[in-house]
Amino acid sequence: MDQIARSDDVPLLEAHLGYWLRYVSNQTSHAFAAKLAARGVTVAEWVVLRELYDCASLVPSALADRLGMTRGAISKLADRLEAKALAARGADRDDRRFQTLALTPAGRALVPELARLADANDTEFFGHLAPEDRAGLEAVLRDIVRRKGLKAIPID
Amino acid sequence: MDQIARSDDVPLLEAHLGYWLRYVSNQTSHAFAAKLAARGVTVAEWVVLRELYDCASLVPSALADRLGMTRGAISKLADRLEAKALAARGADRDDRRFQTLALTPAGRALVPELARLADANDTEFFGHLAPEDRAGLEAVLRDIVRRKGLKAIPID
DNA sequence: GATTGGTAGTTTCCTAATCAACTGATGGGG
DNA sequence: CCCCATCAGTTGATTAGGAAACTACCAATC
Repeated sequence: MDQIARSDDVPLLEAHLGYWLRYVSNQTSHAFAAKLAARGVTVAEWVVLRELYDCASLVPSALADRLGMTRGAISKLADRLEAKALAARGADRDDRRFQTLALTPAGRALVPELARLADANDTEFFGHLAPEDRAGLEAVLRDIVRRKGLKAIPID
Repeated sequence: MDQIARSDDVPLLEAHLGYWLRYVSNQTSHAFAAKLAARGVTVAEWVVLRELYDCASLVPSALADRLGMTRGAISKLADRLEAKALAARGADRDDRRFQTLALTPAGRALVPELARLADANDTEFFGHLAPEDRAGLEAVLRDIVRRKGLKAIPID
C-alpha cells in the first residue's frame, strides 16, 4: 500500500479537453482584458457595448438573458457604463417597470476601437492557424453550443 | 449619417474565435463546477488536489507558479482545503520560510472520485466528437500554448 | 557577526460576479 | 374594484481572486 497512489489510477489534469479549453480561454480572455483595460473597459463591458451597438436601445433584462448574466450583474454593469458616460439609462414610456439602455455618442464612438482590439487579440492567438484549422475549431465549438442547446453567454 | 452605424463597420462578437472559446469554456467550467459542488469542492480546489495527488507534498509557491495564481490566492485556497480537512500544511525542517502542503487521507481518497466527475464532464461536452476531431482540437489548443510559451494555468 | 537584499507566506483592500431579499409596477381573477 | 401573481430593477451579503504592503526568515557581503 503506497502512500502515494500511482497516477494511472487517476487521469492527469492534462488528459481532459476541458482543461485545455479553460487554459487557452483564460489566457486569451486575460490578454484581451489587458488590451481593453488600456481603454478603461472590461470584457463584460465590451460585450454589452457591442450588443448595444446594433440596437438603438435594449431592455436590461433582455441583455441579461442574452449574456447569461443575472439582472443584478447587469444593473451594476449599467451603473459602471453610465459612470463612464458610455451608456445611458432611459425610461420606457408604456411600462414603468422597464428601462432602456442605449449607447451615448462617446460609447458608440468607442465600440469600433474596441472591436479592433478584439480583432488584434484573435489574430494574436489564432492568426497562425491555417484557414481550415480556424474553421474547424469554430465549427467544433459552434457544434458543442448547438448540441447542448446553449443560448446564454456566460461571462465568468 | 445614421445614428445607428452599420454592423459591417464592426465585427460581430460571434466573428471572433476567442468569443466561442470563452463561451464554450465557461459552459464546461460551469457544468464541472456544478458537479464538483456536490462534493463541496471548487474547480480551483480540484486542480490543487489533483496536483498534490502525485506528490507527497508541494511548496505553496511552486503551486502558485504551476497554477498561474498568486501566492495570496494559494494561501486562501490552502485555508479552505485545510478547513475541509482535505489538505494539511506542514513546516519545512530546513528552511522555516517554506511550508509543505500535502493531502490528508480524506483528500487523497476524494481525488479519484473528483477525477471521475472530470471524466464525466469531458464526455458530456466532447464525447460526441470523432476521435480525430478530439485529437485535432487538443492539438490546436496545445499548439497555442506552445507558441505563446505559456506555462501557468490561470484559474479565472 | 551586523546589515542588507531577496524570498515565502499572510493580510488588507479592491473588483466583479452570484444569490437572495426587497421595491415598485402591472394586470388578471375573485 | 381590489388583491395578489408576477415581473423589472436594485441592493446587500458573500465569494474568489489580484495587487501590494507587511512579516518572518535566510544568506551573502562587508
